[in-house]
Amino acid sequence: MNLLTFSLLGVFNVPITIRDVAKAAGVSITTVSRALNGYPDVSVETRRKIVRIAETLNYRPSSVARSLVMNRTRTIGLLVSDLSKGRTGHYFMFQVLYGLHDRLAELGYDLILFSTTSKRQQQISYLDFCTERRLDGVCVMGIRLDDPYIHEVVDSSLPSVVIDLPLLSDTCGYVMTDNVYGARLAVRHLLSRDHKNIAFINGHSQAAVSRDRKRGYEEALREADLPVDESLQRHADYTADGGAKAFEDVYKQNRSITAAFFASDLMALGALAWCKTQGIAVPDDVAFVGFDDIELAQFSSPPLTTILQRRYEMGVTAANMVVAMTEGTDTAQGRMLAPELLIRQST
Amino acid sequence: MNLLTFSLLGVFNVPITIRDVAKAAGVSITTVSRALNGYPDVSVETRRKIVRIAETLNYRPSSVARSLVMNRTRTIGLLVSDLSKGRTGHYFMFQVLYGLHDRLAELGYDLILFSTTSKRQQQISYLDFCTERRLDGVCVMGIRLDDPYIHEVVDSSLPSVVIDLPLLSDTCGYVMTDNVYGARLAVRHLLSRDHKNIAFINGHSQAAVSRDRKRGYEEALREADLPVDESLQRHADYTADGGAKAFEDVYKQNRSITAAFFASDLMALGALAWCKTQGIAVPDDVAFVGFDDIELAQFSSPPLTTILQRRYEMGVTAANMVVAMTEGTDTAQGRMLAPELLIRQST
DNA sequence: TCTAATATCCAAAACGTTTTGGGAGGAAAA
DNA sequence: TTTTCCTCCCAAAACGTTTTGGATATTAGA
Repeated sequence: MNLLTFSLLGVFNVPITIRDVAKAAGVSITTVSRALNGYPDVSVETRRKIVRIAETLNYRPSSVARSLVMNRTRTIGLLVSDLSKGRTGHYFMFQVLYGLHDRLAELGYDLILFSTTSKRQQQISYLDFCTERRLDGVCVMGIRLDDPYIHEVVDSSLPSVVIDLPLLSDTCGYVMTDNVYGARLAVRHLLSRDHKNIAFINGHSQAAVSRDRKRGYEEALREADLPVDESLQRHADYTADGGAKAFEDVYKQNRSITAAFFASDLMALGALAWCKTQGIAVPDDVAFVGFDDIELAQFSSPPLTTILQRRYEMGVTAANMVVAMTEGTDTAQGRMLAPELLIRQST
Repeated sequence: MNLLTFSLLGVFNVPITIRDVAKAAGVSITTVSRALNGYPDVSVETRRKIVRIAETLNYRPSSVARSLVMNRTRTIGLLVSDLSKGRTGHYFMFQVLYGLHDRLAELGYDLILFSTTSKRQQQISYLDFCTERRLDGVCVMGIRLDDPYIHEVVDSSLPSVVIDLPLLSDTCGYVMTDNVYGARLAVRHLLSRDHKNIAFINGHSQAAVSRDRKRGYEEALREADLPVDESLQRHADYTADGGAKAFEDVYKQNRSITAAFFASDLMALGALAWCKTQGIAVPDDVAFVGFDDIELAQFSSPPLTTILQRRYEMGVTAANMVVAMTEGTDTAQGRMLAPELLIRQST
């Protein structure tokens, strides 16, 4: 009997079920379930016997059966918007993902990935995907302000947390860096170095973070009673290439600038490379401040002054929030994480 | 009735079941199932009616119930080994992840993430996780040769694909770049530029890719009848910092070197930054070749000559392989992807 | 007209759990 | 002695699907 079971497992890969354990222990499946789940109405010896047998049979309860009956999957979806855009944003997203996954695992939840760009998601909406998989909650990352489906998630009764977009409802919280403050930190730092003509290379305008960073940039200038000159600002796309092109443009149009604030390190590093080719010295001719603190920022030459975003903690916070909402221990809320100025040699 | 259903859905978030559809259409749940799944034994009018009602009720079949009865989840696990190590490897892993996810979605599979370092995985083994979730297959990435649990996955009957580690069994395939060839390309290129003393900064020795790249480096030297000098080789950890330190060491010990081959772009970029601080000119004093072609490689100064790895395609290939094994349409096999030499200005 | 074939449908079982609502037996309380 | 109360256990229902094995009309063939 035992031999049969084992050989079945080995050859046909049929997993051991609770029934097998019950049979081997000579008890009902009810008792096995209650014994393994720590209910008090099981005698000590019975419980020990069941646990031992479950271990020797290597019994693993099917989470899919459990999900069905308990009506919750202990699974959180991560909706990544521009997973397919390929290159940009990885530096940011990977660490958020890591924090999110780490904390979710700690809380006993699994993470399932889906993106807006995959062929499947173009036929079935985000929300439909979530209900089909009976997800307990969802985190959204990299979404744009003009995404047509974003409100479907926000308005649904499924607990959700949006990263880098301040959307708040009964069932939808958010977590983001205080980008206004971060941009102010950057520009104030440049002002303290006596720069007056400060260019701003922003990311694409359909990101909430872009708007906030622009606001911070302008507020810092106004604080110092300096004019806000739109001709010193450019929109790029958060890529190194785009940053280089945008900086080239603003620099050629306006030779009086002595500093530039970039809405991402990647764009700053791209511009830095361009400066090298043109013989423009950083920070002597023009000072650079980036945003994000990606790993390579400290290894550029000169090392890049930048605004640190706590990416890992954003993920952890998102995990905590979505689980709290799922379990009903807390309501939806927005959370701002403080950025930090890292002064290196590009200023 | 319809109104009641809708309000229940809205307020209590109780998903519509097949029973609701059946009741609304006045047929049995069997017929609903068969109608929606395209079986032929449903009349045209009945099918149309059912489809219409399913749509208006916004019915989404529960994939967990379906998984239970069909005994397959259409879910693939991605086991990432050093997700928690934080920084290194993202540049590589994110794109593999993207290719994997993209192709899996196309094939109708979902991707669930788990890592060896999360607290949960330290109590329950990889394989136990897979059987609990009843995964149909698993891909493994970033694992080290000395990982104690790797054979648990390889030897199990669960279809698996390992990335960057040539492990082959009945149920375990692999996909990797031809690292030996890639390293040979790199070193041959340096040799063609008349370099004779070529340093090699490798990653940690417990990665299969490190061993292969070392082999390619040495083979290329032997091809050119040059001696293999162990004192020109160093092991680092694939980080920018480690690359810089290792290069500093080998350079100071051996001033005669005129070129260096790095087992990753990140290490090369770290060393490049160190060279700047020391006034060492690249490529005039020493030529650099990296490995990977991460985005920033083209934006360093000078832009980095490197070996391109087809990361996205590795993910796509892994997806194809694991699904083929899962569905029994193909057996386990190993696949090597060809790398490519990108000549830029660091050589 | 009767039979055979076909088209259309359905009841019930099954998947592997958890949970509900007891039941049996023994000990304590009356 | 009877009643009450634990302690320990279990049968059955439920979760939402798919699939099996017919059943019932309807149509075609004889």
